[in-house]
Amino acid sequence: MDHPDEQGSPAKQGSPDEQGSLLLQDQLCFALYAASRSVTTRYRPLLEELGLTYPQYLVMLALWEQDSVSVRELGASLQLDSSTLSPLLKRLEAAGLISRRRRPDDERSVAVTLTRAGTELRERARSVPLAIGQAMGLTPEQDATAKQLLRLLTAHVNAAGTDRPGSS
Amino acid sequence: MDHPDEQGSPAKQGSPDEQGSLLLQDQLCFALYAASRSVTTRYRPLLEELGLTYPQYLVMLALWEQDSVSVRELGASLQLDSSTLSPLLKRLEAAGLISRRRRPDDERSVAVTLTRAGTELRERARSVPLAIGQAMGLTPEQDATAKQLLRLLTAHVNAAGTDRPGSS
DNA sequence: CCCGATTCAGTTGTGCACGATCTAATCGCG
DNA sequence: CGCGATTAGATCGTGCACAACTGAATCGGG
Repeated sequence: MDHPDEQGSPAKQGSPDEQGSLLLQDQLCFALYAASRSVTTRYRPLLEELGLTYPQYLVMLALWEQDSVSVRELGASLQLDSSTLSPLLKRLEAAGLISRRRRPDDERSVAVTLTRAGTELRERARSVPLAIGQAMGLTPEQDATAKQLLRLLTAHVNAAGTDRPGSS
Repeated sequence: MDHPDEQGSPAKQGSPDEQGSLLLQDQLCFALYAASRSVTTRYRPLLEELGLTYPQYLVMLALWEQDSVSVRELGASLQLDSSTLSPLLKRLEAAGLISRRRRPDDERSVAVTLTRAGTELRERARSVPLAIGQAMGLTPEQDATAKQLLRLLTAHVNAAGTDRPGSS
């Protein structure tokens, strides 16, 4: 029976409170940064077969969930702003997966819509999450715990960064 | 707002339905990606006072831990390769924080060394991890759990990616 | 009806990431 | 000793991220 200890916990004695440490390996931020890059690298060959990059894949996930949304709504889902999304969407449009047109009722807004090819790509993408899940090798409980902690962390960090105006 | 089964399904084993889901919010990879960007964004204003970007800060952490290492060794610590580190180090050198010179005993290798300014910057950086730790708002237990899970995940993913299927 | 403020998407500039490729130095084996 | 293989670092091209800015469309108050 495997224990999640295979990386080994090399007895970090002497540092009960790592919060103020300047050691690279003590930093949660570095674990996060390294994990995120590892995962996107692992996705790369799978997504290459679909002609997508990793952020493009996330955009497609959002569109498969809800089609015909504005750039702004996409940005809210993915926590990205237009300066990242605009060129990305332009590439997806060039690839024939989406189309963009101004909303008749509000010309400021651009509706992002799946093309037939974009809709059909979903079937080919179905196997991707499972393959990644297996590569991650976490138990369902660990997976759920990780997601929960990451969401909690993100919520806290965003709340701290989005300094509430009006209350001091 | 209609958000489907987020944590409503108690059946975790037996039917890992979430593992094969294409819903954005079910994806651990997205939680990871969003958390990582949130954290670096939170770091930005703090590091700006030190004249560092987030990856530059990680390089400095590594150097404060062990000075005078090769580009390759830095890359091993940070899991970055020379195509990322070379320009980054060039900017740190231009900022006067490090110096680079070829090793006399092996002219292929470049020793990265802290300058006086680079060494002294450490004191100004001492308060950064604690400030971030507070913004993350995790208990020490949650922090430790998150680090453990992220390291485990990274190890698995890297092992799966490095895996050369020498089928014979 | 006009004008200032706001909203939305896009553009620009800087700095990562990373695959592919290059060059030079070093190693290894006959 | 010679020469192919390996290693270290740098360079190039593509594609994110994100701050700062532009410009058009819309809204709101007088």
